[in-house]
Amino acid sequence: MRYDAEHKERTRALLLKEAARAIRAQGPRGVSVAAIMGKAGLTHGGFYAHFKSKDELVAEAMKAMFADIECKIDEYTGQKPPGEALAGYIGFYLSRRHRDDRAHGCPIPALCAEAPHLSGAARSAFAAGIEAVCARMAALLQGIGTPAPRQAAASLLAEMAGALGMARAMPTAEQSEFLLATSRRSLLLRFGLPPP
Amino acid sequence: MRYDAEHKERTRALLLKEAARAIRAQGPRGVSVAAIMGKAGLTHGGFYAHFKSKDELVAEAMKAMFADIECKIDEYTGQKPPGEALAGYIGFYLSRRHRDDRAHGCPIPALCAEAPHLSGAARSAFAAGIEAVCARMAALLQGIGTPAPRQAAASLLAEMAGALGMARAMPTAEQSEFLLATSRRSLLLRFGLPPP
DNA sequence: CCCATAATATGATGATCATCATCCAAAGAG
DNA sequence: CTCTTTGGATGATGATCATCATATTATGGG
Repeated sequence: MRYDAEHKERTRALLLKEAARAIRAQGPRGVSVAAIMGKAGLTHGGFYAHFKSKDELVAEAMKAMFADIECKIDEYTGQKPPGEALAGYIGFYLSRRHRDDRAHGCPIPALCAEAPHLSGAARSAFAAGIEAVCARMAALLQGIGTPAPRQAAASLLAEMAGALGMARAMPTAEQSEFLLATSRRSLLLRFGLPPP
Repeated sequence: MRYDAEHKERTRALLLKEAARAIRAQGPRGVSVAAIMGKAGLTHGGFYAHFKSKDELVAEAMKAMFADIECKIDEYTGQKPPGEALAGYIGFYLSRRHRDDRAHGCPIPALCAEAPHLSGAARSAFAAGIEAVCARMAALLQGIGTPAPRQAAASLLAEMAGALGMARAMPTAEQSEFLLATSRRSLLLRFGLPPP
C-alpha cells in the first residue's frame, strides 16, 4: 500500500503521541508495543518500520512529552505578568484536573521513579526535561524578584511533583484533596503570591 | 524436609524482607516471584506455600517496608529534642546515602508512581504508610511550635519526596547534589532549624 | 528404627511480550 | 496498463512470567 509522501511521518507522530500518553498513564513497563500499535489502529508487526526498539520509542516519547509540556507551560504563562503566571501554574499543577489526567500531565511525578530503569537515552531526555521545566519556573520566580531563583525553582518543583504524586496515591478524595490544597497554599504563601 | 517449628515462619519473614528490598529497588513490575525466591536461596515453586499470589506478597511487603521505616524514624528521632530530630531527619532524607540506597530507603519516592497500578490491599498499605510518616513529621513540627503542623508536615514530606525522587533521576552528580542541597537548605530555613 | 508429615524442589502450563522474517496490496512511475 | 516500491499485516520465535500439580526428602513422633 503505497501512501502519500508524509504518511509514514504522520504515522510515526501518531505512535509517539499514543506512546507519550500510555507511558505516562501506565509506566513504560505497563505498556506493550502491541498496545501502542493497537491504539494507533495498526497491528504490532509494523512497529519496527518506525522504531529500532521499544527503548527507542520510549526515549522519543519522553522527548515528545516534555516538548509538549514545555509548550503548554509557555502558553499557560505566556502573556501574563510573572506573579499571576506562576500562581496560575501552581494552581493548575496541584489541581484535581491535573491529578486525574496522568496521561497528559507533567511527566515528572508520573515517571520519576522509573528513571533508573530507563535506557540511557530516555533517562537523559527525562533529566533534560526536568531542567527545562525548572528553568521556566526560575524565570518566573526571577520575574517576581525571588532571590536565588534557580534554587527556589528546584524547591518549588520538588514540592509540586511530590505533592501531586502523593495526591495521586491517596485512596480517598479527602486525603488527596488535602495534600493538593495544602501544598497549593504553602507554595503561594512561600513565594508571596495571592491566594485564589 | 521437616524442619523445626518456626522454620516456615522464618522463611516467610525472609521472603518479605527480600521482597521489600527488591520492590523498592526495581518496582513491583521489575521483580519476579522467581527472583525473590532465588534471593532467599529457594526455588520458585515453593512460593505459593507462603503467599496466595504475587499481589499478596507485594501488599505484605508494603506493610513490612513502612513498619521498618517508621521504626527507623522513631529510632532516629527518638531521644533528641524535636528541632534537632527534625533537622537530622531532613538531613538524612536528603543525603547521598539515602539517594543511593533505594532498596532500604523511604518507599514514598520509590513507589509513588506505581500506586495506581497496585492491588487494592497494597495501595491501602501505601496510603496508610504515607499517613503514618506524615503523622511523625507533624508531631516533630508541633514540638517546635510550627503552626498547623499537619499541613506543614504534608508540605515538608512532599518536598522531601519530590526532591529525592528527582535527585535520583539526575544523571550527573552535580545536578543531583544540587537538588538535595537546595531542598535541604530550603526546608531547614523554612522551619527555622539550624543549618548543619 | 521406621513412617507420616510438612517444607521445598521439579517441571509443566498457559499467558504475555519484544522482535523479526516474510508476505500482501495499493499507489505512483513509466 | 504494468511493474516496482513500500507501508503495513501475518505469523513465528524465544524469552519471561505467574501459577499450580506433583515429587522429594529430612525430620520428629511413635
